[in-house]
Amino acid sequence: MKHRRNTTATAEILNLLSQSKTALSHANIQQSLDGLCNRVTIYRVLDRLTEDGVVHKIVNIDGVVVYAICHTCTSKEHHHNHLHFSCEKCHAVTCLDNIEPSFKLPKKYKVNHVNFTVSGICPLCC
Amino acid sequence: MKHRRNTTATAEILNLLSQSKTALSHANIQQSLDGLCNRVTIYRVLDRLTEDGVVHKIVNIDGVVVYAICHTCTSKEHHHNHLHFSCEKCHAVTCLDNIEPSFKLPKKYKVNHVNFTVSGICPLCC
DNA sequence: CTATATTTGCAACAATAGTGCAAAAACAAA
DNA sequence: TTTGTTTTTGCACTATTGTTGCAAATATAG
Ligand SMILES: [Mn+2]
Ligand SMILES: [Mn+2]
Ligand SMILES: [Zn+2]
Ligand SMILES: [Zn+2]
Repeated sequence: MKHRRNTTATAEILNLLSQSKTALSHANIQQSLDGLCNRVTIYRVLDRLTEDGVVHKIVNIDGVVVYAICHTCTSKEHHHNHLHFSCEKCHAVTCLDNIEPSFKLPKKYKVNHVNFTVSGICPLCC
Repeated sequence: MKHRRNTTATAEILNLLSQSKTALSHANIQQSLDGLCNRVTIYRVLDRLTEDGVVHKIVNIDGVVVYAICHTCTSKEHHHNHLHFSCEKCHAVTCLDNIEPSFKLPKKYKVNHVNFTVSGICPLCC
C-alpha cells in the first residue's frame, strides 16, 4: 500500500465523516469545509480513503454518491452488506450497520459487491 | 393520466427494451437507435415510460442509470423489490425478478422504494 | 379536414466528475 | 536544520450526463 501523508484536507474530511451520524456527499463536505481546499482535492481525498478502506462509497437510490466511515471493516476484511436508508424528507442517508438483507442467488453467480438502499421516511421525520 | 401518443421514437425504444434480456442505459439505446431521434427525445420517452409504469429505472451499483421493462407490475400495483445483477465483465445488468432480498427495519421507518444491486460475474461470463 | 394537445429537435445551459501538470507540502534521511 | 524524494494540491480544461425553453412537427379526436 502506498504511503499516505497527513494533510489538513484529509484530516478535516476524516473528521467530518467521523463526527457525522449520516453519510456525506461531496457537496455536503465541500460546503462544510468552506473553502479549506479545492473541490478536486475533496474528490481525491475521498478516493484515497475509499481505496484504503477507511470509508465506503454508497450510490444512493437517487444516484447521488455519499461516503461513510467504515465501522465494521478491518483493512483486510471488507464487509458492506448492510442496508442504507435514505430519507425523502430530511435527505439523510444512514448506514444501518446491523441490518443485512438476505437473498439467494443461483451459485453460477459470483458476487463481489452489493448496494442495498431503501428510501422513505426516517424515524426522526415521521 | 395524460394521454400518450403513438410515435416511432416511443415504439422503437419500447421495442428495444422489450427484446432485451438486460436493462439498457440511455447510451445503449441511443447507439441502437442510430440517429432515429434526438438524444433529448430518448430522455423524454424514458421519463414517460417510467412515469406510466411501463419500465422501471435502476440506479446501478456504479451509479449508471439503466431501464428495464416491468414484468410483474400492473399500472396500479408497482413492485420493484427484486434484485439486480451487474456483471463486471460483460457489463450486463439483469433484473432477477424472482429474487427478492428480505430485511427487517424497525417499524419507525416507512419504506417507499428499494434498490438492490449486486455486482460480480454473471453465469455467462464465469 | 380541422382543431388541439402532445411530441420532437435544436441550441443553450447546468451539474458533477475526471485529467495533466507545475507548485507546494510532507516526510525521511542526513 | 537542511536536503532530497514522493505525495498532495490547485488550477485550468475537458468530459459526461441530464435538463430547459421554445418553435415546429406530428398524432389524434371529432
Ligand atoms: Mn454504509
Ligand atoms: Mn428490475
Ligand atoms: Zn428524515
Ligand atoms: Zn457477464
